[in-house]
Amino acid sequence: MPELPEVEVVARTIASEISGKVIEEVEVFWPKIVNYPDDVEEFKLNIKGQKIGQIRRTGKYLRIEIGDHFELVVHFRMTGKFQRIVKQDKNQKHLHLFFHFVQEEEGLAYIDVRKFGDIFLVPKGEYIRIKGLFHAGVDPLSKDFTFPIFKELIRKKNRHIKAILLDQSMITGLGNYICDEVLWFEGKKGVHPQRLGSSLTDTELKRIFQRIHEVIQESIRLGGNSFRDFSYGEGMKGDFKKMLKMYGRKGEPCFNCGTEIERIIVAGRSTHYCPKCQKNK
DNA sequence: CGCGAATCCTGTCTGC
DNA sequence: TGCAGACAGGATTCGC
Repeated sequence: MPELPEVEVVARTIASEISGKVIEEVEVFWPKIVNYPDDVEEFKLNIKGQKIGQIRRTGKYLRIEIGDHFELVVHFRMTGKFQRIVKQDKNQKHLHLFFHFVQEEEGLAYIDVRKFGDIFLVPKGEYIRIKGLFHAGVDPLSKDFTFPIFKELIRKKNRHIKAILLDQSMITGLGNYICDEVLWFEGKKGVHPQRLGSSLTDTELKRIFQRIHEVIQESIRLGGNSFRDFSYGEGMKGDFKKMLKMYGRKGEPCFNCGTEIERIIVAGRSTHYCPKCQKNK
């Protein structure tokens, strides 16, 4: 599931690969992926013949400049990804959009097994139609993500810390695996995912804040190493999996104390924690 | 304000 | 072995 680091890797990768290319046309095979505009023909028409500009990321959203006036905004949700494929492979499974480039055999494919992804074409910088982006909180890689702001956000909430971290209108980009990872600290007592934000100490908040940076940087580094076979938006393989200390390790020993990791549901999401290191006081 | 449930999808896992 | 049903999961919407 693409979270901030995966989308960041995709942004960096396709920036070097498709920036400056001219889109001859875009084919849409599953119109529901196109969230805005409502009219898919309008979507196609506004993209046709346009040049790809800068590629950026906000939270889990990928933003691609299209010509002088538009921006293509992509959210991969669970299983969405971009892949460079040649026109001949267009009939492959789960392909929902295909961008043709002028005088090139290889295009850009949007592939999404579960079809949860969303693609928007909006006037540059106008995000009112994209609720999650319009209401996006602070991005962990922006200079606005400081400890005082983080502390303020968490402390004023009487909600489970995991629910706060997952709330994209507070901090944007953290998903399920990152949240489980940042509440566990190497060699120290961690934070139970159901602790209330208002109950956390300065020390605990500082450690979570630091872990957010650590986990994101490490994920980007590993994602950056593994996009060779070009599965944009997929980071759950190889070295990446070895990095995970908690996520998906139900019943396996905690790396601090050897206690079996438990799996519970918090904020409606599967949540992994160590019952000994991360006590719910 | 905050929580739980339903929604959208399909590959994979579980149980008989 | 094969099939049916349960399940996962990001974000939004709705009801309490």
